[in-house]
Amino acid sequence: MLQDFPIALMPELPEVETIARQLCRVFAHQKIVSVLLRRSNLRRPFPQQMAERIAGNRIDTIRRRGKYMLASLSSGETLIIHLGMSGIFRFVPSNSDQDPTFMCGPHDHVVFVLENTWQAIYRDPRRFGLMDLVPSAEANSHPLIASLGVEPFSANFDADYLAGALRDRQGPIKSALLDQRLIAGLGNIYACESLWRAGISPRRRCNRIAFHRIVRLVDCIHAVLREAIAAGGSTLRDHKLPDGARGYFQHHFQVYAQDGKPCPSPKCSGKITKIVQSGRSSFYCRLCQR
DNA sequence: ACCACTACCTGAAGGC
DNA sequence: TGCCTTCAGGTAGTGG
Repeated sequence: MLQDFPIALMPELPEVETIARQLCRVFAHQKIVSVLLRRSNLRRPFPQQMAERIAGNRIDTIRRRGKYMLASLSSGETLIIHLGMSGIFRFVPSNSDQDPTFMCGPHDHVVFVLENTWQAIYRDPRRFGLMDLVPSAEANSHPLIASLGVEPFSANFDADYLAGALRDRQGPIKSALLDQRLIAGLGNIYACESLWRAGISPRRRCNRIAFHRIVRLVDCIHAVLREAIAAGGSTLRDHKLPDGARGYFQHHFQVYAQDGKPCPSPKCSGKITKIVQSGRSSFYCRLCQR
């Protein structure tokens, strides 16, 4: 049972979007009967008093902002959730006769017991995830949220915006794409994939990219994210129950973690190379990414 | 202001 | 078989 749900995933925008939709399906308009904490902190403190403020409320909506999920509660407060590296929710049937933590493993930190016979268990082995509870009116000004840059699918994210953001930066484009203050939601995987599609080297200095290539990059970021969300969405449609048992996000990455393999571009004879930038792996083709 | 590096954390994978 | 090292990565903090 425990091995039936995905453990390893790296939640970037498409994954968080998919999980938010999935959570919304199960949580929406359900009363949260109780919240059980199995430890008092994730990346940040998760005090018992916060669990008690969540319990007894309905979740009205769950929206995504960058890699964060914002669940608005009927109490007028909003639960901010970040999945970090390894955060995942799974749903198990709730049995009122037994201890709600019966199904929990060693890294299952938070259990949301719902009115509708399900419980949502938050698991996060590496504990890079976090949750915080704030008045809904203050959610957008929460320090974690307020510092986020534009949403990739908002009208504000276009070539003019990106060109303006890159103009004053000397560092490599790859690091800029990971900067959540510029664009909210891109992570290492989709940054690599977007740059490959756009034919731009991850090492290229931000202020040395011609405008027409920035136009292309914006298009590629849109396409990569849209396809990834569609892949997650199709997984969602296959689910009869939101138990997470089916494979998640089975993407075929073109470059991410493909070092040593031939460049997938039919016109290119290069191979995928791995380099380290700002302490993070980048995968790219030296021949067709310039 | 910008940029790079490191700590945080644990499981998986590879080396010997 | 088993121990050890390395690596993965989002974010915050530090120091150049």
